[in-house]
This record gives sequence, structure tokens and C-alpha cells, in this order.
Amino acid sequence: MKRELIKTDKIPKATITRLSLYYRQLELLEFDGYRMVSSDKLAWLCQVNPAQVRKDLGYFGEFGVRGVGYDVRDLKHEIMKILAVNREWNMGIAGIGNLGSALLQHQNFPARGFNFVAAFDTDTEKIGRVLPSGLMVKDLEELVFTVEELEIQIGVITTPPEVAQMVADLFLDAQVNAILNFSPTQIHVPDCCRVENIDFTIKLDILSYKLKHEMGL
Amino acid sequence: MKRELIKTDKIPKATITRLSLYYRQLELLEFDGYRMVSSDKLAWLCQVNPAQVRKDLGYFGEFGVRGVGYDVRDLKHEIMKILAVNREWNMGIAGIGNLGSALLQHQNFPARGFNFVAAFDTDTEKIGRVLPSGLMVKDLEELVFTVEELEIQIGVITTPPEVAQMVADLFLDAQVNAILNFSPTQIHVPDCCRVENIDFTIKLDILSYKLKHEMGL
DNA sequence: CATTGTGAACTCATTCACAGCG
DNA sequence: CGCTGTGAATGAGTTCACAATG
Repeated sequence: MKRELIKTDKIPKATITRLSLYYRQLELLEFDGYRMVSSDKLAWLCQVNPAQVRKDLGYFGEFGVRGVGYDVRDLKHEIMKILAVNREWNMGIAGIGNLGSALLQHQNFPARGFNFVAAFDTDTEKIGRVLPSGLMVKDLEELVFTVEELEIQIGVITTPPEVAQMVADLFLDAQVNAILNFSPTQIHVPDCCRVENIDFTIKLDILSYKLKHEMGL
Repeated sequence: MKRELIKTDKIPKATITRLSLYYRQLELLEFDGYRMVSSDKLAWLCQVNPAQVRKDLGYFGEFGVRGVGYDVRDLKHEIMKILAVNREWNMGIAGIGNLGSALLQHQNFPARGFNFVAAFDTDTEKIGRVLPSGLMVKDLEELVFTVEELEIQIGVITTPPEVAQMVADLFLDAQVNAILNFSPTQIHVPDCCRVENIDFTIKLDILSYKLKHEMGL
């Protein structure tokens, strides 16, 4: 008898990253009119090993047909369910500088169900201003109250690094347990909270390193 | 007899990422007036295992003093040399939308020696405009010529995903072999080129997954 | 018969544990 | 004595290789 239960432990972190990649390629394949796709093809598109694709999917179920491949539409929906992107998430963002403003205007997020529903800053020049997205900048003081009121699940930090931890603590006070941190600093949070960092400088350092050591510049 | 030679192969990719983290903490420690730091302390600050810190550094030499720790200033400089951030890099950016503009205005990059020296777009509205940074937006057509003329080593892509591969190909034509890709798509490049992706959507997907599977939302 | 699904083999990365040394 | 440096042990993640199967 087949267990449909997901063995959520022992799933490599990298698997989740790749599921997100597969999802995007499946969207494109569907758009291009493909109905089926093999692990080989999907692997090539995502630049991974075909066995990796099958193993990644294997953690969550049996989605393919032997000898044939995967139904593009079906697999896309299965991955949506796994990633929980078949729903809406509310996000609050703190730090409305150039980067914060750019993110607020990004079409990609709402298109995928990630909605900014509140924006915060400490700058009195900015507080009260209405952004192009239609959102009004609120005082950081109002963060905890607003986050709870609007049921925000994800906090986004685009502040200078000096205040990132303080802002994170505010999100934590407001029971947020997922933070997307764009500030170039490590923030410390308790076990009940998940943090993903997006750190431009680290990526540039890596390129710099590779240019020197692998390309000989 | 001690070999000073670096065994550049067999160094985990993640080690480079952590070196970048160590570097930043060392900057802060130096700023705060610390002269020495132990692997324990540095590890705590970066949220890694102390043995990891020592092993990471061990790939590149012996920088510590047994019984004492590491000289903050010295170690910082050693890591700068390893990462090749003790020099300037020229960057060109293609796609001057909200995100591209935000990056161009970011103080962090020039402060660390990563300088934008050219900006490209296809939008005739934007071409010729002078940006707040003082840089003038050039026609994407001029990319190959300009990149070679200004000796740009790093290409940054902030275009919509549909044109990201085409832009990458232009950078490749211009002999650029390091690309920082912000577009939410996989770009394919030959072995002579290194790519680092910064992908907001993937990070949100990961948070979404964790909220569902680990936090039970 | 082409392709999935998966245990086993392998490779890569982290952590332990302690010898080495200032 | 305390902390680094590192070989050895462990653990995690990837790839292989092939049995299972629509």
C-alpha cells in the first residue's frame, strides 16, 4: 500500500530551492504549449542532474508516468501545493528607500500571491506619503499593531543594517515568523522564526573571488 | 616546511560565502575597537560552528595565534586578499527599471570597490537620461563596445526575464566572465563565465514552504 | 521500451576531538 | 592554559544504476 504521507524531515534545503526552479520552468513550458515533460528535459532547463529532479519530486509523492514523463500542468499544481504558493500571503516591508520602493513596485510579487499590505519607515518626510502602489507609508511605531491587524505573515527588511535587528525584533513582537532580510547583516531570531537573507554584497564577493581564483584576473 | 600555497580546489562553495560574512563581522569588530577575536566569538556572530570558522580559514593559511585568537585587522586584510576585494571592479548594468535604479544608487557597492561605470536599457525614453549617480543611460546596442572600452569585468542583469539570456549573451560577446543575475530566470553560459543569481521569488517560495511545513500555517 | 522511482554508492561538507603550540 | 589547526568521524546531499511499470 502506497503512503501519500510526506516525510517532511530529511528533505534537503536545496530541494526546496530547486522545486521553485522547476515550478518556474513548468510555467514557461505550459505557456509554450507543452503537455508532458521528462525529468531529463526539466533537468536540462534548470541546469541540474535528471536523477536530482526525480529524487526531489520523490520526497513528496509519485507524480510521473513511467515511460512517459510528467504532465506539465499537473506537476505545476503539485509543486504549487508543496510550496504553498496556491494561496495569498500578506507582507509588510520596513525601510522605504530605493530598494524598498523598487520592491513595492515589482509586478512579480502580487502576480504570485505575495502582497505588500503595509510599508513602514522612520523618516518623517516619508511617513504619510502615498506610494505608486497606492500604499501609504506608516510610522515604524505602528508596525506591531498594523502587522497584527492586517494579519501579515511575512516581514521584509530593507533598512540600513544598523537598524535591521531592531526591526526584526518588532516583527517578532508582532508574531511574524518569516522574515526576508535584504540588509547586509545577520539578524538573530528565535526558533519560531524563519529568515531568508538576500545579500547582494556576498554575491559580489563570490564573483570577485571566482574572478581571481578561477579566471585568474 | 610550511606550504603557503592555497589548495584552491576542494574548497566548499559555502566557505566563500562565509568568508564574506566573517569579513563583515571583522569590519564591525574593528569599528567597535576590538583588536583580537576568537573563532568562538566570530562563529557566534556569524551563526556558524567555531570549528567551521577555523576550517574555512585553514584552507587559505594560518592566520591565528594559538591560545589567543585572531588579530581583527590582520584577518580582515587576509580575507580581503582572498576575496579579491582589496581592489576595484568595474560593473555594467542592463535594465534600468526600479530595481536597476535602486542598485545604481546603493552606497554599499562603491564603498566596497564595486563601481557601476555603465548603464544600459532599450527604452528610448530612458536612453540619454542622466541618472542621480551621474551615469548616463546608454542604448543596449552599445553594450559590447562600451564594456570593452571601460574594461567592465562584472555584468549585472536587472531586465525582465524574457531578455535576460539575450543580455547575458551580449556580456559574453564582450568577454565579461562574471554575471550577477537579478532576473527570475536561469541563464545559460559557457564554462568561462561565472553566474550568481539573486532571486527574490525563490526566497519567498522557501519562506512560504517553511510557513506551511514547519510553522503549520 | 522509454522513463520513472529509489536503494546503494559516492561525493562533498560539517563537526568532533585532540594534538600542537604560543 | 587556552585557543588554533587539522585528521578522522560523521552527516548531508548528489549521482548512479537498475528494477519497476504504464
